[in-house]
Amino acid sequence: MLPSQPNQALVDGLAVLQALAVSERPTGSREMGRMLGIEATRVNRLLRTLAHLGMARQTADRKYLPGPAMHVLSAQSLFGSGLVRSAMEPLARLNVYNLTVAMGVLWRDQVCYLYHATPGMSGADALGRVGLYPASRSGIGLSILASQTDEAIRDLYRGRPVDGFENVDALLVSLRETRERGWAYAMADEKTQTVSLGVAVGSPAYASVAFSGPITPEGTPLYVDTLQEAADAIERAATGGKDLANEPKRRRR
Amino acid sequence: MLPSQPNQALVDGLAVLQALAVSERPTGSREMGRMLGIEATRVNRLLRTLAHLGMARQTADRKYLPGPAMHVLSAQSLFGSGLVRSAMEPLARLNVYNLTVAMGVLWRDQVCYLYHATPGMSGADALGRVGLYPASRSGIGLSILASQTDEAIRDLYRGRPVDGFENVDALLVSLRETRERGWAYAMADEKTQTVSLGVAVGSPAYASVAFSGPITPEGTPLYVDTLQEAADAIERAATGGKDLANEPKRRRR
DNA sequence: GAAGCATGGTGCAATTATAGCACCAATTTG
DNA sequence: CAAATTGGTGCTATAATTGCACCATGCTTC
Repeated sequence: MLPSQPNQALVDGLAVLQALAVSERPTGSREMGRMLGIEATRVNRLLRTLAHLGMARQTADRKYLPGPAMHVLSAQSLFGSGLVRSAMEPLARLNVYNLTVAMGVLWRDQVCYLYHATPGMSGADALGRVGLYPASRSGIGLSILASQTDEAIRDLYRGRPVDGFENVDALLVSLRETRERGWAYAMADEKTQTVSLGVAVGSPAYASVAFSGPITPEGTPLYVDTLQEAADAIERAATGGKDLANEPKRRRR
Repeated sequence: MLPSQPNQALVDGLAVLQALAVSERPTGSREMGRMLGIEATRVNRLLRTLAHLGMARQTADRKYLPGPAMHVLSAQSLFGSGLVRSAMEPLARLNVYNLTVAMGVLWRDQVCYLYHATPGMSGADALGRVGLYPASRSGIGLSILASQTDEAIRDLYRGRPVDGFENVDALLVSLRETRERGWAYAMADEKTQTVSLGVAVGSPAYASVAFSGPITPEGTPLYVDTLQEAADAIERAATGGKDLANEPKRRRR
């Protein structure tokens, strides 16, 4: 996974881009440098490069904002790329159980929803209902986390609490069960007894589909089967029929 | 606009990222290198770096696809960032004239829609109806192009036809009028007499809002005023009250 | 199935682009 | 009006990148 010669400039540049994307207000180089732990001159040059590409633009006081090219990239990536496009149809077919249907990806220790349809909601409406949710409390999150190694999980949560679990070890136990079972179970809300069932898309997982609502143990097998079919359909459509290998064979000398 | 020390790695990396975003099927390093005119080894390392960041992922035959981090970035940028969020409310208020309401940004010589509401369509539905349209045939496109220099326009269209115009010079004449008038007029469809009126957001323009439909000369002033108000409102909300200067003063030694 | 070709990936040494200090010019704060 | 902070740039040591040559694998074509 780690490249032989990673391009640090690109790594930092994308970190700046991401920081820019989530910034609420115009941000200056030095401020962003402090946020990201990168030297200010470097940040300034990266920001200026991004501005030149249209990925950022500048206010009158020379601070930076996301630029038009960023919106183009986003729109193209989100709606033009395979995942969302090929997921729409399988996801729409899940809208038959009076449950919430969701698809999301993992971002750090959070789930980022790409599709989130409450019962009866149309597919078009379900797009763009974006939000972040702690991965450890979500069927989507747990099912994606389960495809990672214990070491990666420990790294991810090192130094911070695991929402919904006592500690990382408790999460790892749950992930081991998830791995064996092939699908994830999360109690999303104790009070309303809202349960979330997640099935990963792809292997290693890069996304996940889930039902959530007042799910009983009796209904679970049917729901899981349905989710699994949808996950397979999405994976097939998104990769153009070419499945991912479980572990792409590394080629080393 | 051109940085003193532009970061070429970031420029190429984002070119690769963009190419990846619009790729229909899994793409290999060499193929992408040929497409972008970048040496294959370099592309391979950029792709591997992107894969390490989760921006790309690999199929079993080691070709590359957009990765989960890309969808996160897109979702955050598109819905989390200022532009779309602050535009939703002003755009929804434009839905009173039985005309199509749109907002878009310029991408190369095309308009990329971020919002596209046919008469009566709800704001939520209007998001994500993304498509590309020749900039020279659209009120949005013309109004954004008008904020660029003649030289930039010539560069943009060098060696390719200008949709809807005889040649670049004819377009430049039209853009000069647009500049003086402060808003753009485009005959989007001769047969149905569909007209598109566009008003730029920001200065220099980074987006534009437009009405389109069977617009008569009598109605035009009212529509233009309404668009201008919306554009101002979006600009104010997106920049957090801090307006962009018409020309950010360059500071050179 | 051998031969040819194309592909993803890596090692290595030359070199080139970058890092960051010191500094400038604005702008804001006290 | 001084002090502090910020965006931005020049300059050079230096560290990161480039791209050739090459390997291993997979896919056609004989």
